[in-house]
Amino acid sequence: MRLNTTDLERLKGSLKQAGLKPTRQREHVLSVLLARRDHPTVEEVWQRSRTLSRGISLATVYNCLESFVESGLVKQVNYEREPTRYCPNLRPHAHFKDQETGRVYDIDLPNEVLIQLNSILPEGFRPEAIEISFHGRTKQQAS
Amino acid sequence: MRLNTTDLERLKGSLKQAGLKPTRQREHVLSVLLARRDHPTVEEVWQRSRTLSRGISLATVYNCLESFVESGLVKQVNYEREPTRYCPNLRPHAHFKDQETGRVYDIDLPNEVLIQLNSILPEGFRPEAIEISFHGRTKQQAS
DNA sequence: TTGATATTTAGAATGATTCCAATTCTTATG
DNA sequence: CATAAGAATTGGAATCATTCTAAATATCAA
Ligand SMILES: [Mn+2]
Ligand SMILES: [Mn+2]
Ligand SMILES: [Zn+2]
Ligand SMILES: [Zn+2]
Repeated sequence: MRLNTTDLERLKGSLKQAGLKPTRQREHVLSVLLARRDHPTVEEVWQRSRTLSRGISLATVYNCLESFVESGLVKQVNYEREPTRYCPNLRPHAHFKDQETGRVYDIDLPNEVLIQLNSILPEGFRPEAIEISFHGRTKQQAS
Repeated sequence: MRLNTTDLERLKGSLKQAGLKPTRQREHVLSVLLARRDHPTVEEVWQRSRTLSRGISLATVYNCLESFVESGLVKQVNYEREPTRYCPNLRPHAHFKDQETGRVYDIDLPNEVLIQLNSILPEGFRPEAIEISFHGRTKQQAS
């Protein structure tokens, strides 16, 4: 859970590269996201950040995550109108939500699938993003 | 916008078949959804229902739409955390949201695409539903 | 027709998120 | 290193889609 100096520097690099000032809170929130890639909600990120020495406010967790999304460091994941979840996986991927455990898994998207998906759009439709969400059950704790 | 007797009877049939009592309000809300398949929000369905003689409450619009969803007559469509939209198209289809106009279009899903999508899931993942949402721009008013 | 059950309704409550204004940081500059 | 301007953090208030409540109405099988 604690970052070594190398990881911390790399993380600061990510923030700077994204045009964000590397504050103590941002470093911590980002490290929380990278530590367990289980698509936590804001509330969950906040809980996991309580270990931070002087604490962190819920508003700041919202602000950090928002700035990460704007700068492309993380993506939001929504299921219906449940609290938004956050995902640091930048590869093209879909999500699968196990409706029994509530866990959300990453599903890698092969390029051929993306191509086939774009091919179903009528003439003149220019997609900028696509979101693919499964939900169902899973027999094993894969991925 | 007004239903003829034949349509009304068919609509009552749908409700009864779904195990729902065919009330004046449900008939009206469903007819509103079927009249313009443009994925209206609750608020929009409510506006379009003001023509109903004795009016209809917002709570009832929520209730009607919820009962339609539960009985499988309509589907919900969510984009981020915007107000939920409602769709009476029961064929397998994706959605495309034009970010300039806000309009949401239906995109038919060929069976081969569904099959390919299921094939990307790891062993043991049993999907019960899949949601596919594009957003971007569109050059023409197709669909 | 009538009673049991379901639906409708206005308004209150909820809860995730956003907004606000005051305080504290960060960092460029001298 | 000191300073100042802009950026980030913060607690609490505000927003707003949605859900809940409990009282009034409507539906329908018997
Ligand atoms: Mn977007
Ligand atoms: Mn579902
Ligand atoms: Zn993910
Ligand atoms: Zn649709």
